[in-house]
Amino acid sequence: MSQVRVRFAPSPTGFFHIGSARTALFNWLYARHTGGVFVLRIEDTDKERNSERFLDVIYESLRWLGLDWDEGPDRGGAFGPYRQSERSAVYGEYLEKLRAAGRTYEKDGATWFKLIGERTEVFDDHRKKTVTKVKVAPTVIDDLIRGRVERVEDEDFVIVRSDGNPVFHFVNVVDDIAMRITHVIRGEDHLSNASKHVELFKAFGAPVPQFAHIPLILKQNGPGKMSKRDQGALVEEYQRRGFLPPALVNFLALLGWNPGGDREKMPVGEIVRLFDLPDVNQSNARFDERKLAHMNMLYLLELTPDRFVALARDYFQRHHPEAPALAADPAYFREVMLLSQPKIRGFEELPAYTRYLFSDEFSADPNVREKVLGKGDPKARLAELIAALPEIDFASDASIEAGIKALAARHSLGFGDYQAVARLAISGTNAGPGLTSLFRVLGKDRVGQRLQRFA
RNA sequence: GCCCUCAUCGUCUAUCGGUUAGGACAGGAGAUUCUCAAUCUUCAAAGCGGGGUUCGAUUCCCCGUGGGGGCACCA
Repeated sequence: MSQVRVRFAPSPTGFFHIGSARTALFNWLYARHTGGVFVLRIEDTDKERNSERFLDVIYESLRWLGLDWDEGPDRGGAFGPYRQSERSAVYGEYLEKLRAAGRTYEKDGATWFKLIGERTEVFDDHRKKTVTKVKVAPTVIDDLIRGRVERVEDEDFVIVRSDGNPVFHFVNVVDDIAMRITHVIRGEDHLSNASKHVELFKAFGAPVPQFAHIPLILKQNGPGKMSKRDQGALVEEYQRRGFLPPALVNFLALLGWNPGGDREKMPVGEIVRLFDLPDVNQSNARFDERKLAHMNMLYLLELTPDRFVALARDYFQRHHPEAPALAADPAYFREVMLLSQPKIRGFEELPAYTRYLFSDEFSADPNVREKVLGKGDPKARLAELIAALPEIDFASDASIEAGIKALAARHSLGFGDYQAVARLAISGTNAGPGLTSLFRVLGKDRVGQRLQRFA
């Protein structure tokens, strides 16, 4: 059997949709699984746009996700060029083939593809115009995911517009032929178009590739598929929010595919090994950001300390360049990040989660304040703690804990009686890393100042 | 309106005729703990409706209903 060749063919619109990302991912997975070739083809026939910059959006998103391509505009390959805007010679050549075969005609200045069969004029009341219907046998689309799909393509369609530009259906098929694409893996929204494409392949006398129409991703809330404007629709959003690419890839792979059994979190190599087209679901999937957040946390948890700290710094630099965290001593930054790693679900939580550790300017959360101060005699505990502070050994979490417990024991109380109010005083909140760790990292002086300030 | 397509917990899904219908996220309760998370235990939660086929249907077929997509000189 010949080598699998798949392609991902985005248009440079300036956005990289999450649905496109999954289509790219499934193509990439199939190529890597089969030892095939993953082609990146840019469908930029839509002229007057600054495609150069928009192209970068595509490159960057794919690279960020870790989806590398074997042939493409920047890498070359035996079947280039890989941008449709540079392929007009190829389209002219193929158009000529169709003309020679008598499968085209001109009407209203455009070139139409001619179906073969008996023709009748019919008034279409939905479109409110007279159309020419052609009596043709149903087109069969053999789909690796959907099975056998039949559809009647009974109207001629434009392949070259009156302005001379070929349309999507035409260039798409021509390029798939010219680039020797063996498997067309794309969204289900193209299933209805597939009959046009199959008819074109047949008219060219070219082998019809295997089709695999994958289910669509539906928006989180409300009806319809996810579109540009929806929350969480763009890959750059996840990038900006500091999601880990392997987590997003793992999550995306599971939207419409699973390896059977109860396996979910898998290294990408494992996904590559297990992925296959017939295992892809047929029903659309709703995007669930909460599950993605959970997946992200799992990946965050397993990062080595060095890696976590490096990525955290990178996140701050890219998205919060003014954050005081970046001005802090690197060793201190590291300490704080390592306290945070097991607590957060994503890097985007970091600035708020660690703010009080990098700045003395923070205010107590009113709700927390009310809650903490309303229980027992926190002010008394605070005073006791301040008084005892000099004798507490800040060498380690354990020594701090021992110190506070000794204090508590003297008053026949427990560690917990001091914890809440002390935390409120030094952080302004009731959530965060362990109190003893906070004490140690902040140091006795700053802890003392903050306790005094609050008292 | 026409055409294509899909249908299991709120969500993502397992099951390829016989299961107490399993897992994960989210939710509830509890345990642990210096808070919050994490973790562990636990609870609640599903076969869209109606017909067939079959000894037996979530699973196969048909109809309906509902969802999604497509019907351009957009891609």
